Amino acid sequence: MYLELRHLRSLQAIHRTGSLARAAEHLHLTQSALSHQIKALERHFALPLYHRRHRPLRLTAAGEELLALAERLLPEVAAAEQRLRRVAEGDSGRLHITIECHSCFEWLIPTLDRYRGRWPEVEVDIRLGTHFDPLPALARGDIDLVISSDRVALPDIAFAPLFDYEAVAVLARDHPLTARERLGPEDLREQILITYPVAEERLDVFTRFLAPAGVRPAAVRQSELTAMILQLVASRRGIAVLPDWVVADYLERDYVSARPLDTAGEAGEPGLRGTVYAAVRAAEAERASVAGFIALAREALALRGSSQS
Amino acid sequence: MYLELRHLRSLQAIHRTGSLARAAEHLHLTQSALSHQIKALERHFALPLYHRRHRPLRLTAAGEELLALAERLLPEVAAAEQRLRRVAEGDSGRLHITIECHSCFEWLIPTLDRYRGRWPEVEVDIRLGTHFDPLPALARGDIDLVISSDRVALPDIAFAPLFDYEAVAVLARDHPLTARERLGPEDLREQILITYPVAEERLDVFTRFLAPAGVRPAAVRQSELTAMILQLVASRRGIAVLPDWVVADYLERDYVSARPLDTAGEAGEPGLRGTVYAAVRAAEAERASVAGFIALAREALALRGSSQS
DNA sequence: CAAAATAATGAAATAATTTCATTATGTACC
DNA sequence: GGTACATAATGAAATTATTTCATTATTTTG
Repeated sequence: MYLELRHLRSLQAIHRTGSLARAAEHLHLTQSALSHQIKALERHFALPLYHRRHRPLRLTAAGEELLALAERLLPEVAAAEQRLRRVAEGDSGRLHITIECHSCFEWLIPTLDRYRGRWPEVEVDIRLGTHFDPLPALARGDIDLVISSDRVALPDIAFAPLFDYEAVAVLARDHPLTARERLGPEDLREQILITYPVAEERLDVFTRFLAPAGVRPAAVRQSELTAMILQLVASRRGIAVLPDWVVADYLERDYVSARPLDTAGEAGEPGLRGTVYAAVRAAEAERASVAGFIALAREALALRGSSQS
Repeated sequence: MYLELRHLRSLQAIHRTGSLARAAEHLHLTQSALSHQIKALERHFALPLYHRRHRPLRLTAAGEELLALAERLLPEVAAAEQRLRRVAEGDSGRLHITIECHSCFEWLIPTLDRYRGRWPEVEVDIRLGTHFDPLPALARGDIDLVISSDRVALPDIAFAPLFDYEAVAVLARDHPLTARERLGPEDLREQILITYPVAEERLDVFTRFLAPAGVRPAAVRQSELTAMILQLVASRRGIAVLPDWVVADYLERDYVSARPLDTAGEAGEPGLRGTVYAAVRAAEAERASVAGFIALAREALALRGSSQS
């Protein structure tokens, strides 16, 4: 095991240029270095590769064999290096996405469609996993992009804000609480709260609204689908807390009512506001295929905002 | 231009063994060396090849690309090295033969037939060239074996004796000179000498028989074919000097007569004796395909000798 | 959370490649 | 045939690359 691509490149260059000296120039070497290299090769195989009493150097049968190998292999190597260069520039590769935000499908699917058109060489996929922690999985390379609203200080992970939202309480149209302009934690104590099937510590309504006030709702029901949650709300089986833009459509159709929350404990404007981020490995944040996805997502979200208002 | 087979072999070994440490063992390296090597590769391509927070090390998209290259290339390299090893051992390659001895076809053709059976991978060919000097051509690799009776002291050329012969004068059966038991140079002064179409300085009859005595025949005629020369002799158009074994058949059939020559000037037994050699490049003399040819030729010649006597 | 396994790191040692300066060899031209 | 030119080979020294050693950092596993 000794033969290296260097040797094949030399063989090929000597063949192309017809002489050691000219080949050496092409390879950015001295004639001496090439001569030594070829001799070392010959010593290794215990075979002459060139007929030495011939000027222009002529290959032996063994030399022909190696040259043929070079002609077969080197184009493949060059092609692979070319592909790698494209991966390095971020024009190809893989983009496996996980969303923590259950209601994000709405804009994600059309964004992915546009993305596939622009970067056809990137293998995109959505990895749905309620069963694993997305950020560690991102760090270790299981997935490449996480859409999430909790920003954790993690080394090597970069967070790009996608959009801001305000979580609002969603109520049946004739729910007594619609009488109030803004709901506080206490207002939920007697209520049934309907959430996505996610641990409570990962739901803002618990961590930032109820828990600080030491309130627990009367019961918690869970549902995977946004439409189902709203149906439950509309039929007075409970109330939900969802991002404003998720319920916008339903409000317009007068399917349900909504009221902002009163986060008295927090600084700044009242209301349970948050930001949805795209989290990526910092090392890859600059890559065209990654930054490109984020840009497309923002475009899609901006459009949504304008059509909504 | 930096990627080397070494890198591909490493990638493959890491993939096969599942860990740097075990791969390093396989490659007869330390774990540290492999780690450095991979890191240098990543630096070169400005790309991570492995997801580092993953313990059985897992390839990135770029790494997969390179591994695929390795899986494609390395078997080809191994096969080529295998073929080279066979060439080195002399089991394949090329054997281009030139004969200086015009009458050698007789045993050469059947010998080549047997040779092809034994070394089917060797490309054999007879290169007839009255137009080039065989020994320099041999030295420079244009041809691989020369059958010749003049042994020249040349570096890097080895001479293997094939058989001894005695050149005899061939005469028409009723030629007056048949009265003599042995012919001297003077006997040829009035004769027409028929030779192969070769320069006189390369014919023993001139250099070792006539020239030392300062004799020239009355005329010289040339013919390419042995049968033609003998026909001319038989029809009294001249006399020829040929190796004994060439004329043996014709003598047996009483087609012509023959008389030995009297080389009074030379030491040892009388008669214009000589040896036919196989000349090869010294570096290749030991190779099975070369030594094998010589052995087969000697066998063929030994058989001929025995059937003749 | 501790222990075990595995990989990364930096500096020093080793090995390899390359260069320089020169010699040797082959080719072409007279 | 010999001389000039082009080209390749050679050996020692310098440079560069690779490998190792000793150690630390990280991840996985029980």
